[in-house]
Amino acid sequence: MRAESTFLAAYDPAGYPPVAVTVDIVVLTIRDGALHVLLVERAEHPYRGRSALPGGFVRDETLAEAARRELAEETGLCPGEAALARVHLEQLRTYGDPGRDPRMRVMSVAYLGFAPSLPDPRAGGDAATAGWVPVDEARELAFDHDTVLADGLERARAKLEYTPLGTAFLGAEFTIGELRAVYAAVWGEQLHAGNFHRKVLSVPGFVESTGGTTSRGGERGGPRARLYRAGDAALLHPALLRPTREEQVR
Amino acid sequence: MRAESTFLAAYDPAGYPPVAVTVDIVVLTIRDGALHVLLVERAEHPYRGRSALPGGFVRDETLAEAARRELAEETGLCPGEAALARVHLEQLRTYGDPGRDPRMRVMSVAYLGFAPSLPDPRAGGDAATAGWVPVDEARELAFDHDTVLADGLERARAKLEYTPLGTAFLGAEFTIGELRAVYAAVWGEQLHAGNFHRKVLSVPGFVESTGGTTSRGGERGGPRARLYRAGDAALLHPALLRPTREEQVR
DNA sequence: CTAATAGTGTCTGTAAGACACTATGAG
DNA sequence: CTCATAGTGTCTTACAGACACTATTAG
Repeated sequence: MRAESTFLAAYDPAGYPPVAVTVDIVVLTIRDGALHVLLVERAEHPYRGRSALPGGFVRDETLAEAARRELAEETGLCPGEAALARVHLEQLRTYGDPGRDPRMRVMSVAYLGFAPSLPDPRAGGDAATAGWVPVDEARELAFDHDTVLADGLERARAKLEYTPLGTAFLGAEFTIGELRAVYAAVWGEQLHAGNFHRKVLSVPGFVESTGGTTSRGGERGGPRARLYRAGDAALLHPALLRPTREEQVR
Repeated sequence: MRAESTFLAAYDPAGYPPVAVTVDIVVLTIRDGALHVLLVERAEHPYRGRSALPGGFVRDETLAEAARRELAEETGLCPGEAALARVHLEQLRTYGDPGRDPRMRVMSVAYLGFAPSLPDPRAGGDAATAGWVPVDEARELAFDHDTVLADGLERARAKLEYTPLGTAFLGAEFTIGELRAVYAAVWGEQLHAGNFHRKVLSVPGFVESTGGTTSRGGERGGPRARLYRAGDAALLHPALLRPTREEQVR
């Protein structure tokens, strides 16, 4: 019976090989219309010099707290900073295969984050070599982080379909055009401006009007756009489905 | 920089408080038209005598292997058995808040399983007190297992919408009516037989005909039903959405 | 026979996508 | 002026759900 071995092991942790628990975070943001991910460069072996997802050991805190603390450290943002609080963080998945870290058994609880535009992270914290990298260029990462990033990207693409979390990439006020740029960057496809506009406004609770408009038109002309903020919906109904992919069958 | 502390900790695990890693599994099945979950009774403190999700410590194996091994042990099915291989298992989420186990820091990687009808688990294994319990009656579980079960149920309900995994609750061959009963049990709602039938057949790759029919009609009459097996679709397109809930806004 | 179920036909409302069109404002 | 963008109108097609109906078989 499980309970028995649980009891024994609890008082004899040395009876099991040691396990370390870390959090690694896939933080995404939009820069220059392209999806970027926060990466750090490893200074020590293994994988010295390779890029990796930021992360670290879990202390006496919840997993979510550990993820947010790591995010603050790696971005150099102060824990009290408003920009940090606006980052959406959710648990992605846990990676714990033996051998994924050559030193010992390491369980990594991965978190996925959606961040509005943040400054370059060089300023503070202990992330001497952290930086935002376009996701297309984030390859050959340390450990199994290629897989973690791929899982995070797929989750992010799916989340935009049925939740309003696309707004987490933007400031408190935004235009429909900016929101469309988020979808285009995450999905990697252009979206029809007119249809997207009507669809977003037709989903109850997705966005609500602030009443204001941008102070001037777009860079290359056009009328001023109305401003919106995130609505109170937790889920989008109906959902904004990605342009049909036929690859659902294998 | 993270890499540095990672390096140090890796060679001094004693420098961190010990952490135990377990897998807990939420295995669901349909019995008598109702959704059931596999529970065990705890023989030792803490939570002695309370029901709990089956689970145990992770050994030198992948997390998925640990989950399948625990499932085999708790159900008393032999590892090579066909019924066991047909159980769909996927990672659900990791629970690791300090204090969730009063003895020490325990990270529990929860898995979610969809099982066809299995025999009562008393026969073998070390699960002396394991059994299938209707999910409505599974309350006040040990540790944070109420939350884990709730998360598993919500994931299961969502999975039936956009994946063909409802077929994992059935045998190799099944009727559309049996598949509808699965959806009704998991979603807790009656579904219109005619519309469900047409919809299932209209989704490419959801089910494929075997050409056969049941040997006799239903218990209370009716024609023989055609038999189907699971198709090759990994995702349902279009999805089978749950009857509209208005609670998506909060 | 009756009752229950399998499976089909048909209609209606909603939504997605294509496309056209007007209005606005930067350069 | 030119041109890009914001935002709206409209048409077609697809699908969800309601409902009606026929066919089949247990009891």
